[in-house]
Amino acid sequence: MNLEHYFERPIHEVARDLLGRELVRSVGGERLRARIVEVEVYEGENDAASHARRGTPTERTKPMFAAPGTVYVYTIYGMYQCLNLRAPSEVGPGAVLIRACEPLEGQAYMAVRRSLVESAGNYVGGPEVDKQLMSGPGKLCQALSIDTELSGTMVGDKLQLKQGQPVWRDAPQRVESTARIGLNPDTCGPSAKWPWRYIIADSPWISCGAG
DNA sequence: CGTGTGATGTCT
DNA sequence: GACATCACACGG
Repeated sequence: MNLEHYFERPIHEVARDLLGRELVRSVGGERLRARIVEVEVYEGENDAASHARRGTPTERTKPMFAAPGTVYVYTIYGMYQCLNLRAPSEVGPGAVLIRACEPLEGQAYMAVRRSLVESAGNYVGGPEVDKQLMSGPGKLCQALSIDTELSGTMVGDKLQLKQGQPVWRDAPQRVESTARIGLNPDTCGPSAKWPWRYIIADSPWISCGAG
């Protein structure tokens, strides 16, 4: 997939376009592949829920201000990582949080990374287990072995993006938008209600109890 | 099923 | 102290 200009578009357009695309990661000779089914947009000073809400970068958040296509990984609640892809917003900074994926390849290794099985040989497939692999931003980072060392790298370097099935182009009626997950209305104000979460609505792989 | 809580990095 | 999370314990 030609990534040269892919992320150089308004961030909400990029977010919708990412649905159905595929993330590919190779670690330790394992090939891990997953389809993006749920994303959220975070912008800048207009967006009280964004790490970039102060309008100036910090050491952690500078990928949100960097070149389109930069990977931004941060630690949440001290224990989990969240994967974001930088795309430009009207106010400058911005990133698309990848919230859930459908596992396509390497599920046995994902299950090991998620501590759902002790070894890949013990993995037995099936929806019960597979839905636990990537149905949340922290889970998918664990499954794909994504940590903050990837933050600041470019998409196409340590994490690949493949064409997959572009749902927004081919079946836009399958795309829905909702309020973003987990925001505190008291601290985020009106932005807590903005419909900046984009999902493949009929996918059983999205987070928050769907499917 | 639901609700509560503990783990704990980075920023305010 | 707040938080863009998750897993586990416990009660009905």
